[in-house]
Amino acid sequence: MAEHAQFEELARQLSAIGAVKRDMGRILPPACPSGTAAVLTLLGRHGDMRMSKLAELLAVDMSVTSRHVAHAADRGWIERSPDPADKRSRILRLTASGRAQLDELSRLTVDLLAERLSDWADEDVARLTQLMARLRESFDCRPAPRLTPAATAPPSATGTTAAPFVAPQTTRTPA
Amino acid sequence: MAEHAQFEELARQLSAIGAVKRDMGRILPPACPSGTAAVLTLLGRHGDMRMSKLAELLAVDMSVTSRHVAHAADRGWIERSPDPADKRSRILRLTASGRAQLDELSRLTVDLLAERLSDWADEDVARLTQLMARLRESFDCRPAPRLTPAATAPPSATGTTAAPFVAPQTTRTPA
DNA sequence: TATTGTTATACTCTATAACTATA
DNA sequence: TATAGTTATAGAGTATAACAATA
Repeated sequence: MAEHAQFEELARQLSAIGAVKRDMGRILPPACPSGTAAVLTLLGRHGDMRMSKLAELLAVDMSVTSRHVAHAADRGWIERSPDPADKRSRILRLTASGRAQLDELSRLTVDLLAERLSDWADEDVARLTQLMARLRESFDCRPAPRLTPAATAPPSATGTTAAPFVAPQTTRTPA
Repeated sequence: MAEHAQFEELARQLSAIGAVKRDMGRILPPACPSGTAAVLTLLGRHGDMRMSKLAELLAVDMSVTSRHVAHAADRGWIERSPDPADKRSRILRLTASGRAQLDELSRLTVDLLAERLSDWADEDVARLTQLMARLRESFDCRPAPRLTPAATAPPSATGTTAAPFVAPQTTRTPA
């Protein structure tokens, strides 16, 4: 467990990281703001999915997701087809045009990072990325405030060897 | 220099870190949103300063700074006194009430981080904080796109021994 | 009755531009 | 003429609540 001052400093850095995000946002095409870009990125990375799944990955309310998706669909980057299994749902899918837009986004952001981080060691980029991912995990998975009977009972061996303690329900969110 | 895929992943993490920031924002007092909290934090950390200096530390436009400061001043957390040296400027200063509010903010954020990051090693918290700080530095200091005559001429020795190459104008920003 | 998704409304943060008062 | 700061306006992101269609 870290000290008080360390957490204060981390909080400050979290607050200030917004400046970097704004810088990244400024290089995006006017028709594709950051919210839309995130939608395209996640669809490209995880493949077709429903609105609710995308909202979970984005870690925002579904109403927000709906607007970003509508924006992308209006521009022909996403196709919303009805889900045969559940007529309330819609399956989201990148179009060829959407894939092209995503490639362009990737080029822009990678170029910017490559320029700004030109003096960074490979290793440090990887470490920062990993630690940021872990930070998100630590925030998303809240360890169920109330104790369950199973949590106090001895580990009745389900076969997994790599789980030292109990792994509480995770309600994981982004990716 | 890192690879393409590594930069893509870092960009994704930067985009997704917003979820953590939103979580942090949700615990703030209704009267003190994140923008105001950042103002109080920087005044507490760096002491009295002018609007323009605060805007630089926040890395936002001064118009934005002005609104956050006005919000804090309206609540008695900040005092704006005229600068004797330049009547256009105003010196910002935390009041006792502002200090109390800042202490409360610190308590809230540190408690949240301590809970969420309870299983983090001290070392990892420090590493993440350092890398985020370095990321901001790498973004803020842009190495003057155009070459200056001085940059190509031999180092005509101004006395500094610790500057291996040219240190271009930095327009540094946050802190 | 519960869930999926959409839309309306409101709030926060930010940037640009116009304006004032000084320098 | 240029700079420090304020204010008005506009745009993006998000959350809550009300709503429609379906489970």
